[in-house]
Amino acid sequence: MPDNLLRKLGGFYPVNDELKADLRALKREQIKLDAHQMLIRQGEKSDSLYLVESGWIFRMRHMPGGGRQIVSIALPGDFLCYESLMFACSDFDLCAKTSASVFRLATPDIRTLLKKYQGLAEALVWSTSHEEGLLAERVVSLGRRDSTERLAHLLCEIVARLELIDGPVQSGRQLPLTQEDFADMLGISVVHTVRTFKTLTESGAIAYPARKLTLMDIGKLQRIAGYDQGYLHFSQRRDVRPISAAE
Amino acid sequence: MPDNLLRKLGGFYPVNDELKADLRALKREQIKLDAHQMLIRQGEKSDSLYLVESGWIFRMRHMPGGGRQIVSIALPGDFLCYESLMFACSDFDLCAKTSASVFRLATPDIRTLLKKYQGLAEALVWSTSHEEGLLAERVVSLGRRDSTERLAHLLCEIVARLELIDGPVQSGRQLPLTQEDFADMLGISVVHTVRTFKTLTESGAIAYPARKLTLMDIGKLQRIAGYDQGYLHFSQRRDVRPISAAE
DNA sequence: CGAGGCGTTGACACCCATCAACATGGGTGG
DNA sequence: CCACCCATGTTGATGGGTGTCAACGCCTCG
Repeated sequence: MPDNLLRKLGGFYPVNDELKADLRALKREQIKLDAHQMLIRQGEKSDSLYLVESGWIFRMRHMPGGGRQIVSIALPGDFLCYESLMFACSDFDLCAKTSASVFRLATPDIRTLLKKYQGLAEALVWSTSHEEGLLAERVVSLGRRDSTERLAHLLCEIVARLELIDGPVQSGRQLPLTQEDFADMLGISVVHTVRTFKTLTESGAIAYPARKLTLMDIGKLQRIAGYDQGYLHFSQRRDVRPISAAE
Repeated sequence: MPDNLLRKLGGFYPVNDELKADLRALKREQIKLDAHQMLIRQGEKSDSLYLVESGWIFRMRHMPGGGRQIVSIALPGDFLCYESLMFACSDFDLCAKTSASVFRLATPDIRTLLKKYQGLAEALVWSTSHEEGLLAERVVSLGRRDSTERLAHLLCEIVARLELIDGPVQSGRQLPLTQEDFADMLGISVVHTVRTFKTLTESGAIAYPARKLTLMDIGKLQRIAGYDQGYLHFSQRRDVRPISAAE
C-alpha cells in the first residue's frame, strides 16, 4: 500500500480516487533491505521501478580517489526509477542507510504500464519533478553557498520532507545520519563538517547530539540557510531585460 | 513540430507512431525570445509547460549576495516544466542566452492533458528522468571534483548533448557561453575559470578562443573528467555489504 | 578488556576567492 | 574614420575557506 506516496502527493495537489485506485492496483513485490545493504550497484543493469515503503535509501557515487558523493536521499513515498526508465546501467549506488522496505513494480514494459495505469504516469511526472527541484536546490547549495549555509539548508530540507510524511518534527528527532553522511552530502570533509555543526550549534539554531536533531531556533536556521525567504527582490541585472514583448 | 524532442528521445529508446502523433497534435503557442530575455522570473507564478524549439535557455538562481548559479541549460527538445507541474511559484529564473523559440503547451489542467495524450506522459517521464540524471551528475561534480575536472566534465556533457540533436560537433563549434557563464555553472569565480581554461588548453585537450570550442584530444578530456569511464571497479567499501539475500 | 565506529580539536597546506590593473575587440556616436 | 565605451578575457598579489594529517576521547559491542 503506497500510502506514504499518497500522503506525499496529497501535500501538494489534489489526489483523486482514480489515482489512488491505480496506485493500489499496481502489481508489486516487496523487498526487505538491512541497513547498509545495496539495492543496486553503479554499473549494474537495472530495469525495474522501485517505490520506497520505509527506511532511508542513499543514491550515491563512489569516486576513483576513494571519496563518495551522496546525491539524494529517498524517503518513504519516493520513487527510485531514474535509470531504470532508460534501460541503461545505473550510474549510482542505491544503498539502504537504515533497514528498509521497497516495492519493486512489475515492469515488463514501462510503456504499457504507463498506459494501463494513468495514475502512475501522473504520480511519476509529479514525483520526478519534485525530486528535480530538490536536486536543483542542491546544485545551488554546492555551487554558491558556504558550508554553514549548506548544512543549514540541508537540515531545513530534511525537516520539511520528514514532516510531509510523518508529521511535525518538533523538538527532537532521531536521524540515521552520521556526520560523515552529512559531509558526503555537502561536498566537504568530515572534519569540516564537525566544525560546521559546531558553528550552527553555537549560534543557537540547532543541536545534534548523538544524531538526535533538535531545532532550537528554526527561524534562525532558515535565515542562515537563506531558505524560503522569497527571492523576489534581488537586484536586477542590467544584462537581463524584462519580459515585455514576449508574444 | 517538436522534431528536436523526437530526435532526442529517439536517441535513447524506441519512439512509436502513437507518441509521434500525440506530440504533433498538442496545441501549442509559439513564443519568441531575444537573447537575454526572461521567460519566467523566480517568484513568479507559472502554470504552463514549455518545450524548447531552438536556442539556449538558462535555468538559474540569483543569490542574495549578488552571485548567481546556473542550474541547468535547456537545449532544443528539452521541456521546461518542473515548477509548473506543481502550480507553485518558480524557484528559478528562466532566461534565454541566445535568441530562442519555445512552445507553450496549453495546460488548462495537467491531469486531463496527461490523460488525453498518453504519449506526452511518456515523453515527460522519460525527459525529466534524463534531466534528473544530468542534475545528479552536476551534484557529483560540484561536490567531489576540482575545478579542472568539473570544467572537463561539463564540456563532455555539452558536447554529448549537442551531438544528440545536431550531429557531430567534430572540430570547431561556436558556443554562446562566456567564461562568466561557465563560472556560474561550475560554482567558481570568473578569474579561476580563466585559469582553469588555461590549464585544459595547455594540456592539449581543448581550445576555446572567442567561444569557439575545438576538441583537440577528446580522449584526454574524458580522462581528466573521469567521464564515462565505467565506474565498476572501484574499491568496495567495507561498510557496504553485497546484495545477497535481497528477496 | 580490547577493538572499532564516531566525534572532536589543533596545525599546516592548498585550492580558490577577491581585488586590482590591464589588454582586446566589437559597437556606437561624433 | 576615429574616439570612446563596455563586455570580456587575462594576469599577479593576497587572503580566506576548506582539506589533510594527526592525535585523542567517548561509546558500544563482542
